[in-house]
Amino acid sequence: MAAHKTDEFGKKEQDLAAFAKAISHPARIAILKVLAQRNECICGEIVEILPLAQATVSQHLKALKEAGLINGTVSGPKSCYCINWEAFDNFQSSFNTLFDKLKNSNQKSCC
Amino acid sequence: MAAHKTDEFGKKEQDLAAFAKAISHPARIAILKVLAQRNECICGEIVEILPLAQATVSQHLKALKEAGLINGTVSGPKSCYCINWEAFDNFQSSFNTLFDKLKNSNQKSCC
DNA sequence: CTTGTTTATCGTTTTTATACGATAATGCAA
DNA sequence: TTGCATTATCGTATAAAAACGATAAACAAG
Repeated sequence: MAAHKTDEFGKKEQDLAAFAKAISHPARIAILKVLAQRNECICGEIVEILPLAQATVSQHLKALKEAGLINGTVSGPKSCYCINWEAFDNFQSSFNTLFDKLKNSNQKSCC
Repeated sequence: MAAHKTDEFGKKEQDLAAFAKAISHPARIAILKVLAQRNECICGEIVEILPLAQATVSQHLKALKEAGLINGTVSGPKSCYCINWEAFDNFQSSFNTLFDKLKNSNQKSCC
């Protein structure tokens, strides 16, 4: 009975929802904070900081990468991640566009 | 094997993640748009608009209500929903605070 | 070449989300 | 009171997310 009927919504709604889902887990927010602090992109240091197993952290990194929020390259045996600032700005402005559009109405809470 | 270890992260991360999760589904974004357009709070009209069953829409409305993004009151046999603008502003500023804090670093993408 | 380090992926388990039909509950109208 | 419309909840099924151990792959160093 087909869970997930997301196809039947507009592309904007889908993109925004996907973005939101990418940051809908505290671990992924924490990862973004770490990556933003240390501009020299980190890899296994994230595993040290987060209270999660290495495999789990790798999974979250993959999710963030697939959402386009971070870049990742392999450098030798290590992996180097960093924030994709361009996508990040798009992300933020998409959110604010949505919020502002919603607020264009008269903002009368009837209940 | 305990899925969900969210307790081990900071409260801010958790709150933000919860907010993001609330809008991480296109149906819920669509609901917010409908509610913002029609300031006279709607109820079953949302069911007409969305390509989802009544029970599913009710579930999404419940999720948005529990996240604090909308208010809901029963008026007779019908239910009246509308956006909680105060919570919505908090939501938006939380997001922008996070984004701006992240962008305080030098924004050098190393990979 | 072998060893050790680092990280991604696989397989699995548990939990949560999504979706819907059916039903219950609520109150309006006749 | 009886019926009708509206909506929330229950039960259930399927899919996705979250977490981890184990393993494989890639490479540096010896």
